[in-house]
Amino acid sequence: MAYWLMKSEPDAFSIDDLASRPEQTEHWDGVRNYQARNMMRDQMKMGDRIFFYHSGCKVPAIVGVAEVVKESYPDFTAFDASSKYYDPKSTEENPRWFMVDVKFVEKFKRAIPLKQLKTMPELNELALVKKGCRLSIMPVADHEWQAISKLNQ
DNA sequence: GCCAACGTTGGC
DNA sequence: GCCAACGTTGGC
Repeated sequence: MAYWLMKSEPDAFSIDDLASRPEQTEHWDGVRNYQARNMMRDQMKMGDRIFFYHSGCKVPAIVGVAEVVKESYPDFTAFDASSKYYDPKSTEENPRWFMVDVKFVEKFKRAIPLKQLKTMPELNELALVKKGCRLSIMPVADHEWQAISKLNQ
């Protein structure tokens, strides 16, 4: 089983939104970055665990955990001309963008702010804390997952 | 709201 | 295939 971190702007889609969805499950649409797409399409597997991260907000933070419940399939919002994620270069015959379904697992009692993550030597190699990291989906190493999970006790 | 960092686009 | 211009991300 692998570990991941996925960013979302809480104004657009927060962990509370995920928790209140039917089956507490939602498709992760709108990824329009090739690196992030490749990870979703090629590497994310059923049961993989995901840190849910809130970005672009007052206190950027890891706020909880989700899991992969459906492996990659075409992101249909790319086919929809009325969607803000519409991409005419992605077609049903030859889809360019993919998504997975994720299910709510838990919300942390206390969110773990980016500021705190940056102080942890165990996380020096985590892409999230590196300068200028704009990846919206990134792998999390086992030891990084454990170190962060410990803060939720 | 600012701005640095980065990805993408497109001219050459 | 290089690189300048541009758009976007995301922390602050």
